[in-house]
Parts: sequence; C-alpha cells; structure tokens
Amino acid sequence: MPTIIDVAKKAGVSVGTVSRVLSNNETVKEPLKRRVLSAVDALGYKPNLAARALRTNRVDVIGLVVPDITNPFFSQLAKSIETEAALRGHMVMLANSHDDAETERKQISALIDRIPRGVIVIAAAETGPLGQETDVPIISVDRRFEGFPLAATDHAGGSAKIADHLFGLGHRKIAYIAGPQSTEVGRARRQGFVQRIEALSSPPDPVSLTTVEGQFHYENGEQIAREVLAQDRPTAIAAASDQLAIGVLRAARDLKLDVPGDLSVAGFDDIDLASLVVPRLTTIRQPTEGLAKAAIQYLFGERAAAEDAALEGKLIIRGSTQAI
Amino acid sequence: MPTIIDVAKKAGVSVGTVSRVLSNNETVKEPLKRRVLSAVDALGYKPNLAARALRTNRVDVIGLVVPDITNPFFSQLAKSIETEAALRGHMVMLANSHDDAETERKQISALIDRIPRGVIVIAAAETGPLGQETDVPIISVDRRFEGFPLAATDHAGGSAKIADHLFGLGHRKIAYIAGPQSTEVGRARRQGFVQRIEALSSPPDPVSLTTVEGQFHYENGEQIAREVLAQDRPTAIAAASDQLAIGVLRAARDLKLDVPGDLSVAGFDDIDLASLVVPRLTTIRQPTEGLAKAAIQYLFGERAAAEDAALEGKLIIRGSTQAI
DNA sequence: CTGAAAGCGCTTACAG
DNA sequence: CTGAAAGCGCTTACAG
Repeated sequence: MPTIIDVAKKAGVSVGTVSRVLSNNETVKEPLKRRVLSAVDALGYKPNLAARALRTNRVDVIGLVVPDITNPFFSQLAKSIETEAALRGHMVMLANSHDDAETERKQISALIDRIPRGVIVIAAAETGPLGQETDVPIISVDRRFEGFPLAATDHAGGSAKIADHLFGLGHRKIAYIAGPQSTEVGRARRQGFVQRIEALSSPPDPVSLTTVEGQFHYENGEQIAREVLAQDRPTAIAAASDQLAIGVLRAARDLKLDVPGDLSVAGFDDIDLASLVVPRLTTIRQPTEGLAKAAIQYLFGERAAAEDAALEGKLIIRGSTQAI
Repeated sequence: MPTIIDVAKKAGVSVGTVSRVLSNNETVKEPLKRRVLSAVDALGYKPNLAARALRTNRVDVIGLVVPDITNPFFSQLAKSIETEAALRGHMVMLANSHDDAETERKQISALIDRIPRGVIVIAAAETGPLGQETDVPIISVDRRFEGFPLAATDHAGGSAKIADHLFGLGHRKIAYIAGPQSTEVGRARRQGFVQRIEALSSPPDPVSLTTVEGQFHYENGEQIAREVLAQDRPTAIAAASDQLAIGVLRAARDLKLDVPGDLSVAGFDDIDLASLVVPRLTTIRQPTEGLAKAAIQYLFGERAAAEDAALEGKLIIRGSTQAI
C-alpha cells in the first residue's frame, strides 16, 4: 500500500502539502494541487484511516446501539441512520443490547473506545448509568438513554390523532391497549390517547374508555384482546403499537369478529407488516427518516445541544377502521 | 485520558511491559503483572484503539454489507453475526448496498479502508467486481459475492424436504413459485424442488407440477397466486420464500379458499412473520446462527480457506400444510 | 503558499 | 524476563 510519503515523492512536494490537498485545504495552489491529485491517482493511494484517527482523535464512524436489530421498527431506523451517515461519509457500527442494561452499557463503552463521531442509542427497557465520562456526543432515539437528549416521535400527539380519528368515526365505546407503563413511550402514548378522549367526551356525548396495559408483543396483544372482547365489547380498539394491534386482529379473527365491520382497530408505528395484514392497519407512521436526520445533525453539532426533538407522526388511514 | 505511559510510570515499569501484560503475553512475571494491572485499574486506563490499529494494521471490527437491513432475514443474520463477533471481542460495521452493485462495491471498499478483521457480504442481486486487491478476508453469506467463498443454506436440499413433505401428504398437483432465476438462491431452490418431485413422480403415481418465476416479494406472491389459482387449481403451492408464500396466503383468503383445507402452502426461510400469519406457515428454517458462525470462523482462519459451507435447513411443519 | 518536523499512543523486534 | 527505542502514517502548528 502506498503511503502519503510515496505520493509526496511522486508529486515532488512535501507530505504536508499532500495532506492539505487531501483535506481540501484551500491554501494549496491549483498547479500543485493537480500534481498531487494525479500522483494520488497514479498510485491508487488511500489514506491510512488508523493513522488519521490517531492524529485527529476521531474516526468517521457513528455508533448505534439498538435493543434488537430484528425489530422491524429498529431496523428501519438503523437503515435511515446508515443512509444519513453515509451522506456525511460516515459508517455505522452496530451493536445489539438485547434489551439488557448491562450489555447496553458495555456496548456503548466499547463503541466510545473506538472514538466515533458520536453514538446513537435506542435505550433498553431498563436503562442503567453509563458510568464513563467522554467527549463523544451521545443522543438517544425513540427511547431515552439516561439523561441524554432524545429524538423521538411526538407519541402523545400521535395517539391524540388516533383518538380524534376514532371519535370522528363515531366510536363511543373504546378500549386502549397501552404499552408498558415502565417506559416513557408507553406512558406518553397512553397519556396522549386518554387525555384527548377525555377532552372529547362530554356529558351529552360521553365516551366509555377502558385501558389495559400490555407488552408491545403480538402474542400479548392477542391475549389481551381476547379478554377485552370477551366482556363488554368495545366498537374500537386502539393499541399502543402495531404489533399489539396485529395481535388484536388475530384475536378478532379467531372470535369471528369482522374488522372493521364489528370492530375498528388501530395501531402505532406503521411497521411494514401493518400494510400487509388483512385488513391493512390504520396507524401512526413514525418519521424514521426525520428521527435519523435529527440524531445525526445533533451528533454533528448542527442542532442545539442537549435539546430534545419531538417529530410529528402521520396518521395513515387504512382498512382496519370504519365509521360506526 | 491516561495513556500507556501514565500506566508505566505509576507501575514503575516500562511501556513495553505494560503492553505485554495487556496483550496477555505470558512472559511477564506475576508480581509485575499485578502491579501493572492495578495501575491500569487505578487510572481507568483504556488503550487507544487507533494507535493500536496503526501499529498492528488491524482493528477488531467485522464489516457487514447487506442489501437491506430491513429485510427480516438479513436482520436476523446481522444479529447472529453481531453476537458471534462479540464473542470474539469484535464489533460489526454495517452498510446497506440497497441491492445496487455500484453501491455495494463502494461500501466494501470503504469497509476495507478501515482495515477490519474481515468483511462479510450478502451480495446484491446483480453483483459487480470489487476491483481492489486486499488482504482483508472476504466471505459471502446467503448470496455469493464475486468469486469469494460462500456460507449458505443448502437451498436445494431444503426445497427437496418441502417436496418430500408435500408428496408425503398426498399432494399430486403442485405449483412451485420460484424465486428469480437470475439468482443462485432462486435457481438452487427451484432445482432442488423440481428434481425431487421428478424423482418421486412415477407412471403409476404421477405428480403434475407447474412452475412460475417470481420476485421474492409479498405483492408478487399474491399476484402470481391469483393467476395460478384461477386456472387449473393445484392442491398445494410451494413458494421459494416465506414472503412469496405469505402473498399466496393473502390471495387464497381473497379467493375464499381455505388453507390448508383447500390448499396447502409452504414457504422457505422461517422469518418471524411465518409463525404469525394465519394459518402459521410450514417452511424451512434457515440456520442463521450456523451461517453466522461459519462466516466468522472463516474470517478468523478457523476454517479451510476458500471453501464453501452448505448448512442444512430444517423443515418446520405448521398449520398451512395438511394431508389431502 | 509550502516545507520541515514534532508527535499522536501504541507494539515489537532487539538487547541484555 | 524486562527495558530502550524505533516506527506505524498521518496532521498541524511553526517558520519562512
């Protein structure tokens, strides 16, 4: 492999000059610059990134820690982050925390040791302290890690949109399957939904709302829906995630209930699967690309430090909800 | 950040000794070793990985290029690879090729520039030449990249298992929805299925087999299934992927056909979704963990160089297939 | 505007 | 078994 010295020799300049040309330092005059560039070309020179990293104490990498890359929402986010990082010539180093606080801490540490441009973390359910000072910027996405800034969908606002939608369709007997209340997301979605319904409900036109807490899993949604539907059946069920909602769909099918004829169902996230199930699911699309962009911008210092970003989700109306 | 020099001073030894202790070099005697280790501890020393990389010309990273991380099979594979790499103290650098040969080439190049331990690539549909010599080992998984060794499921063998299964259930009128014949996977699966059916078919007990070529997408499976089912309806459809098979399930539902009553359906891959659709899908489970392990072993030189690995898939029988 | 040179923090022959 | 020292390939003040 040719080094910067070989290029300098070939171009008849000093290594400093080659380095300046390569870093787009404007001070090098055109003729010299051309000579350097053609030497680079002729030799097929590529800078040694390890040497550069040692000198500059920074490497063109973004660290990413997700609870589980096979979760469709996280993999969508990872893809958007990778795309956004690539736009800035950065690669993404990926680690799974397996939703475990201890593993998460280790992964973030290991990532930081590689002096990346920054680290993005989608926090594990229970998140522990990092216990390491560092000047590598850290931002969390979707689920907050520690006291670090967070780029997330406006969960409360999205849930309120679902509430508006169902109310607008005439539903007055609604069940809400919440996500785990131990999580910020679970709480925000629930609160947004419940508060909006309470605001819409009035003595002459009351809404009866039942709330149950679930786990963001298909199986769990199915199981909870069975219980909810067995009793005083609602005309609509809003679930805190698409996975829960798809579980509801399964339960409805087993119980021979027609969706949306007998029951309207809405989710949250708009995972790929949401438009593949039967009927296709009405949901809130999370702005993954916007979240990725906000996170990267933060890491590159293009965004007010330490400030949260709340991006609006979009109501996607499909076949699973219907006027009563 | 303390450096190795600080540790050496604190322990009253030379930097060489510290380095040796840290690299588990056995030559350092117990008392010195202990002194070094406690100095490391006291200072919270962490080696500068960039410096180490510059010296050793290698960094504890595995590069991974996938066509699209949101594809459930690829994200499953990515997770297994990450786990396997972590066992060896390596992190994974991830890049999406977006199924584009040019992007793939660039990503692999960018990865190699970071002198990783090795690069694993799941090739894009059309794969182009790398055009760069390197001593970084490269192996492809699932879909072959260039002339590099491949770790993949025994696709033909897996398809043959599906053929045996359907034949065993008494199906004698079968349709096979193949994957793109421009891909090795598509060809291998088709060939395995067709050859086994031909072997099983005999003049006294003939099997009628129709084959159609598809694209590995849900939509495509649905569309092809409509055509296949509209004509001379088979009693079983085997699809070259779960995504295709799930498309078939949708089409069957729209046509009011009962699966598995009127029609048996089988897929290939065992993606998460396969066990979530109704009815749950009979399929071949790809040995993702085995593939990840084989790939990593190859990169670490624990496996015969330049030799392909073909791992057996496992037949998972669920509700979508039934005796005729 | 360009060159000469220091120095980033390690690892590893080479001595002893 | 341990130390002294070279050197990996860059970037960047510092001169001129």
